Amino acid sequence: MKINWSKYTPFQQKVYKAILKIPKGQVWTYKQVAIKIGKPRAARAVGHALARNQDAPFIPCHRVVGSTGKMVGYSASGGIRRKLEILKKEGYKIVIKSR
DNA sequence: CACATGACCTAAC
DNA sequence: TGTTAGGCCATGT
Repeated sequence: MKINWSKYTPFQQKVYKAILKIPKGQVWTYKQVAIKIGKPRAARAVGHALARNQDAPFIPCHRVVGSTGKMVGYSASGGIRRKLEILKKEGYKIVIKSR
């Protein structure tokens, strides 16, 4: 599977590559990813990059969660619901605090 | 170039 | 513990 990085901005490429480095069963926070790309304060930009990503099924964006380990959004099919299912399948136990 | 929006984060009430 | 306010960064119009 190859991705047309041409339709993505350099920043998006950086973010996606960083996410692709996330080990299976492990989840990172937007801030962690932002730090990984060299911009600890660009957590928002990271979220934006993921929101604009068109290769959701290939990009493990479901491994990116909020600072509290809670998922905040998911543009792919199913939304948060799908994200939870994928994470559960990956072996990551999700702790639902607010039911 | 300036304004407005968004899958965020932190602090304070 | 839950909600509100402010700040930061990149993208699109």
